[in-house]
Amino acid sequence: MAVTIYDIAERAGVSIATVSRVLNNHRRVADRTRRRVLSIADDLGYQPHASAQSLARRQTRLVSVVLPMMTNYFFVEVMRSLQEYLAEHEFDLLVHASATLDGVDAQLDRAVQKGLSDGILLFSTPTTEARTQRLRRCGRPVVLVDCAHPGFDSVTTDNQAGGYLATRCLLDLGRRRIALLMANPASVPSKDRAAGYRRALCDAGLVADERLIAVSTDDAEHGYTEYGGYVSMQRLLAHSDDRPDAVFATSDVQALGALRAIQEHGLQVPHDIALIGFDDIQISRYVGLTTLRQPMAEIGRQAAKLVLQRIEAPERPSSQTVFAPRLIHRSTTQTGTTNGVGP
Amino acid sequence: MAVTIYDIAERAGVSIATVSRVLNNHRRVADRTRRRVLSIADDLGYQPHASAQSLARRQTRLVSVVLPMMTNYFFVEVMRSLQEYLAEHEFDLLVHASATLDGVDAQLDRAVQKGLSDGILLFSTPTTEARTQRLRRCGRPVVLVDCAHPGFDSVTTDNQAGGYLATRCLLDLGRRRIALLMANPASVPSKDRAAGYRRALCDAGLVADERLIAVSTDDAEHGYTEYGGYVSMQRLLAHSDDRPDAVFATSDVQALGALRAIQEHGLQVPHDIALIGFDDIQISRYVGLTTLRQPMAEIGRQAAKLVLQRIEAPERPSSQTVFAPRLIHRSTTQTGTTNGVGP
DNA sequence: GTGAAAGCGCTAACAT
DNA sequence: ATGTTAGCGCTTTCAC
Repeated sequence: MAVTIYDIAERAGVSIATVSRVLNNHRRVADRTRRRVLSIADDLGYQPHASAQSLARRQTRLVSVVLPMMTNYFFVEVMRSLQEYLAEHEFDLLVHASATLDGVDAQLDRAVQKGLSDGILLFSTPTTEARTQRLRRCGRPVVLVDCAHPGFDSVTTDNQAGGYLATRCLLDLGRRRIALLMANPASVPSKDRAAGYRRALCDAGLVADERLIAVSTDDAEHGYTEYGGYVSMQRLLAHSDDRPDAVFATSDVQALGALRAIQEHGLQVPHDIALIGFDDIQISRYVGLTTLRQPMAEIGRQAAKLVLQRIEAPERPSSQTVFAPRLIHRSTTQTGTTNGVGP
Repeated sequence: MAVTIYDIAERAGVSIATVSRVLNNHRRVADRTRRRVLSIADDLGYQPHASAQSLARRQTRLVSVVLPMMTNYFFVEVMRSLQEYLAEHEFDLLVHASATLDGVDAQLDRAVQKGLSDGILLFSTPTTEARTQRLRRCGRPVVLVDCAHPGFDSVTTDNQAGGYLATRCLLDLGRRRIALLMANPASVPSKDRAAGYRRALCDAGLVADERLIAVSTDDAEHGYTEYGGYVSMQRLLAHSDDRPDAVFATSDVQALGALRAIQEHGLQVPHDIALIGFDDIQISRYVGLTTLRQPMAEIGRQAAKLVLQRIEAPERPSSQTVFAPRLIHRSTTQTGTTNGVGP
């Protein structure tokens, strides 16, 4: 069996209570005793038993993140900074990923298990009544990331503003037939970005042409896929008489698919069709894709900060953090720029 | 306080032992009792307390993965399939990532904490004596992924074979001045891939020209970076009199950087310089990069299977699983192929 | 400053 | 078939 505080107590000739006090840095321990206990613990290679500590302290120092589609640069990058912040504060990260949206509920079920983690980070999942009920009932701090719901902490990007900026940029280029490539209808970020698109058109005195709006038919990853964008774009290019002169895709991967379709049609980007994506994933820099960058590191950090705060003080009023996306100009909107040298 | 088996026991008029038996599906419980307990548990919305169960059962049903650089498509993809397999078996995944190699040891320290997880997956980390000592001493199942050490289970790709195939392919293209872009010297996979490169040259009756071998000067991500590849390639292209006619990079990201450098020099790929990477990350398909695909899903699945097996039967002899990489031909080695339509 | 003892919520002998 | 009881390894009153 591994070494416990009983072993240390015995060797040091003190009670386990004293050992525990020393190990937890309580004041009111004789300096001499403290040193002896510490030295013995070190000799024995003592390690506290995580489960036992969790049970006694009623906290696990674990945080769960529940997310659909793990294979997504945006999520990975957010998780990276998240975990970094958590580690700095001696918390560990539990990952419950799934491939489908139904899968999310299964993963959520696991994550809300009593005594497993101290807080939950739910990524990019439509906040249905059923889900929020379950989140509330689990009685633990919850922070929503890339989605929102009143009464929960959340950290998001201003998707509507992003959609607006993208469309505005294309309008400034003189484009008037601006297509919109949306993800699945269920995806909230996609809808918000679309709303920004419509608003920008409206502000410019234009009205959205519904024939220029395509919804991803790919069920995988909520429609945020290369293939989804490819198919959507092909559909838009089918009637060569009234094709778009610009495209705003609600994600970079979709934009990449659109780019492929455009090139296959022998059209030039940005000359014939200008293109803007959303996210600023790694590939985009190489491809030279103009896009709206989401501040992923900040999002992760803020989300982590919020759960930890709420674990400390559960009753704080909930807060919504909204980050502004930033337009990154690259070669799919301006000529004369080489790929791969953008910011 | 949350509902415990005591609450259920009281309501059902039985002892906690019986409740526990029912909940754990022990036979030898009256069907009537079983149903009553189950129904009450359901009414009360009972959830077992994870920490308490872990302490009593001496197992957490958690598996730790320790990895350098989380932001890496290869790792993420492996983790995805890993976590999928674990979830199927009711295990959860703890992620201990770090940015630097020193960071790995810190994360390892956390992961080996007693009573935290039932097994450890160590990714892509040089197996120094100090590390293997610590892994052994933690007395828990350990599986090495993308690295190996006798006495531990491991699952890897045959890197040397990959390097051989890549170089062989370039030789078959008629290239003779084949450059090699390595990652940091400390990276074992990179060295193994380089060994395959040398062997292929040797088998072809050629001898490696050391001036055509560049080592990544980028410390980040063990040198597996776009920038590292870019700088290495620039160095090789500096003397235009004896420049290479082909390049094998030990990773796709490095190859991407090399591609950028080549293009900036006004050279044509593959006409002037053919290029092969390693990994087959997502971008590669879009860019049309020829590469050696690692079977990431299989790697993750196998690694997960191995830990779980060893958690069940700790004394099984250790095994090494080696997957063969597969050469994916795309446009950086053959003309007439459009980007983005490769396999 | 230190010790005794009562949990934390659950499992698993051992009884009956 | 069910109950009693002793842990699992630690924290934390409450005494002294």
